[in-house]
Amino acid sequence: MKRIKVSNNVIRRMPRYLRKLDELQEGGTSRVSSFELGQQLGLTPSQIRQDFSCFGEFGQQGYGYNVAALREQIAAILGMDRGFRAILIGVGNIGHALMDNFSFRACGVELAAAFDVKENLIGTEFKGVPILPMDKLEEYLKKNEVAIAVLAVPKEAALKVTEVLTENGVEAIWNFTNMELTEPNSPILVENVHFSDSLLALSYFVSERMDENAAKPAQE
Amino acid sequence: MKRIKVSNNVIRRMPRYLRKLDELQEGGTSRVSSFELGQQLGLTPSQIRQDFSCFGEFGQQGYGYNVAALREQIAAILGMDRGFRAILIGVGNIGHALMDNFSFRACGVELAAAFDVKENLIGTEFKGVPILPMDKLEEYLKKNEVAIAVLAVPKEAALKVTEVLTENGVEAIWNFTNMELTEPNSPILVENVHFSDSLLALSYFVSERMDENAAKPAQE
DNA sequence: TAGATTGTTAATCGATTAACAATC
DNA sequence: TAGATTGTTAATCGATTAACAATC
Repeated sequence: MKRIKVSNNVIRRMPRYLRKLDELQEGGTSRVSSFELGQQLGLTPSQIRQDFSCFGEFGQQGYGYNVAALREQIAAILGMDRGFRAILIGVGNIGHALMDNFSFRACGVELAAAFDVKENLIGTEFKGVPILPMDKLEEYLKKNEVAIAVLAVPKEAALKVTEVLTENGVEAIWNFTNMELTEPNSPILVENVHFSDSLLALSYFVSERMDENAAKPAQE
Repeated sequence: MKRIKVSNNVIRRMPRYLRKLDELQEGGTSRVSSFELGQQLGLTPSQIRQDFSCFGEFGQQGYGYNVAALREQIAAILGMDRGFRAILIGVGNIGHALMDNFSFRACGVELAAAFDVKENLIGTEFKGVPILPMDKLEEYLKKNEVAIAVLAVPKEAALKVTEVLTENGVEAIWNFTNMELTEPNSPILVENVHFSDSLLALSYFVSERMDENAAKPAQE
């Protein structure tokens, strides 16, 4: 697979392509052109072909793309076939919601264990995932190679846990705390899920539209 | 406030500015220059000044920006002072996690009610927010002006609920379901929170880095 | 005042779109 | 084969960065 430098914009579109291809496949579509895909995603055919060409040649002239084959290529690009092991730190509301509703498997990620401090949770398991005591985290990391740590602890605990994760070779943190974890010289990758940023952007768009409507003279 | 067309990139940076300013304010900093802000956020001073200039003139030559004043300006830009009313549809894991952990108030949004079908939840309230029966949703919307609906129902129910929301004048949906709700000609705004897109992007970056490290000859 | 830093205009850079030869 | 659609090169567009006069 080609590995040229790919812009962030392209990478953020790849999961969208994947979702659309999954949907097409479910609907029984086996073939799709960049034109059709563009229509369904609100993108130009040019952009779609440019995006794919960052990684290789997945189509066929005069035919388009085979949905199943393209889907597998994109899955591979995103690392879904690498069997990354993840652990969840913090089985509070969000942590529990992720364990219950979110399919790590569908992203090609194996959720191997969860950690918490709450006595009543420790030793139990949920959907086959054991909940271990927080003070066994370091030991666990030394014994098991963990690619991704899902951080869903209270704000106060976030920095301490981040340190343990960083020191024990975890590659990346999927961060559900509201803390900014990114240290200037830290080697650990961080992907933030900032709910408030998302809601505030929406709030902006609502405000903007209301202002526009207010500015217009009343119709009819 | 100026309302020229502002690019999506700029809008997505505004909540980050807000968070950083809150942090500075908590730390007792009352004044900040675009240079300092840039350093802390990994942006150029130019970009920061350009971003702000989309909305007005908030600084002072030779001084910089007053942290508290700038914070308020940005809050206003994002619509945080408009008192938007929100309702939550679906008090499952994610819905419950949002009610418990997420501060709508901090985003200037009032969570006025929640809706669910589960008999044991209906009639109760959580942190002062009443949980009402789903079949009273339409009636509620006709009586109360709702700006934002937080959609956290199971996939199967998403489209039906979206229809009710759209028909009853809700401005926007904050979408936690994995469904793509955006109809081509729908007047309702949709902001998607796609956990899987976020995790897959992270998975890409981890893969990329592993490939890079594997390509390098072993050091030492 | 002199120094600092803004707001804004101009220059650069990168991303998107268009065009088209290659080819299934 | 003729028609369709890719992959890629060139053109355009928009976003970021640099520069600087204005001014606190």
